[in-house]
Amino acid sequence: MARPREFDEEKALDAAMQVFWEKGFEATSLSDLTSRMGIQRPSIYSTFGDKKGLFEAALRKYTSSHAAYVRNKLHNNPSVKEAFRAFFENMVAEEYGQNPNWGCFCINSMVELSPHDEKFEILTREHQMYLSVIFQETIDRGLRSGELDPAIHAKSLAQTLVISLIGLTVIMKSRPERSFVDNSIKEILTLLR
Amino acid sequence: MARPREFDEEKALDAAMQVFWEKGFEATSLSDLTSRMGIQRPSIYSTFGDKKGLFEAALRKYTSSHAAYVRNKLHNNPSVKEAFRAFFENMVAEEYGQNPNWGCFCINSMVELSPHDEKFEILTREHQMYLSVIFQETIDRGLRSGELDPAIHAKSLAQTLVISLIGLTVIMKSRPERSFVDNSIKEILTLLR
DNA sequence: TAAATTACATACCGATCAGTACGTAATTAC
DNA sequence: GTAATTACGTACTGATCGGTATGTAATTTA
Repeated sequence: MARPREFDEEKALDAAMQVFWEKGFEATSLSDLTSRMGIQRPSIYSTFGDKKGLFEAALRKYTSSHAAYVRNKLHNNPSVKEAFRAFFENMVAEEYGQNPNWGCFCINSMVELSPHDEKFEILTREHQMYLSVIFQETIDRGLRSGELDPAIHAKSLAQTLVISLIGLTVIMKSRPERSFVDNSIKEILTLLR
Repeated sequence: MARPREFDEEKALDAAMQVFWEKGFEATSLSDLTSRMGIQRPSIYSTFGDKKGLFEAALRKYTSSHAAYVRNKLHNNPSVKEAFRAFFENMVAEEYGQNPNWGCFCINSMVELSPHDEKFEILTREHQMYLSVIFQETIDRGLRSGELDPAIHAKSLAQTLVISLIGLTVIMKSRPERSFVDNSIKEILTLLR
């Protein structure tokens, strides 16, 4: 390596992730990216390939950190029911708070790109599958400890909770009355009987 | 009116709806639209305003026909449990069939546009609210007939089913194993006890 | 110090974007 | 028949798109 990079690759990727997360792939221009990443066009292309390569790198960064966040949230609570309740309620509170975020980057990408690009179909699918595994591990823990009804089918329930998570995340983009999502969460949590 | 239109406005709008449904707003170009609608650029602008106006007209056409479809599906089945089961299973079967469609145009728009455009935030929200009313009416029917457990809270359950519908529709964009959605539907339908 | 290598910034590329000016064709009103 | 009005097709606009050629600065190797 001759001349060293002057910019922090991780910081630049993080900035790109935020832009793509907020605006999506198509609506984000190279000018948006250069200004927010603080680097010039050729630096993007030499480091990340092309626009789609940068998007993929940003999405991978998101999914790995999101998975770690979810795993942590669920594992660090001794009560399984309480863990899921806190997880869902916290998600809603953040979205209805003063600094609403942009939903889930992976879900946005699933809707925008997966039907048209197999690479993203696989990438987004695998993240959802991974989330369902985390959910299932948590449910299994509740079954072993006796907190949950042994009649529960851990895998099916975990998959259902992933689908509920997606549904909640998406409908909040239209900002329905908060009671709508609150009611639904209560209803969904009854499955953790 | 002097010279009459040579093209069928409804047919043209229908074609526009299909393109937007398939590709989304940003990824659809005016050239895509003119070629699929079979008319020239100035005809689009004189009839529908601009690109976003055409998109809005297409989305409104979609939501009204989709609402009618859902209402019909649920009202025409004497059994409420069976109506919802058939509704969800049919949706999955269509998506996994030989001619997969493009999910739900309204959900796509909710993800792509609602966070950035209040007009579409309202439009998509109202459609989801309308769906939840249709669901609730159906559940109420089951409560009156005695088919459903009187302990059911119709409104909350209806809202939960809307969220499940959204989650199922979105996750199918990543084409998970069919068992994933099949398991979830079984689990969700247990709420209709 | 010289050669090789990598990074940087500027300035550009052809292509395509959404949107429109304009001339001509068709129809109505009188 | 003539004027007015609306629709259509062509061809164009300036702006922006994603991507790159090129020249120069910085660093390593020898």
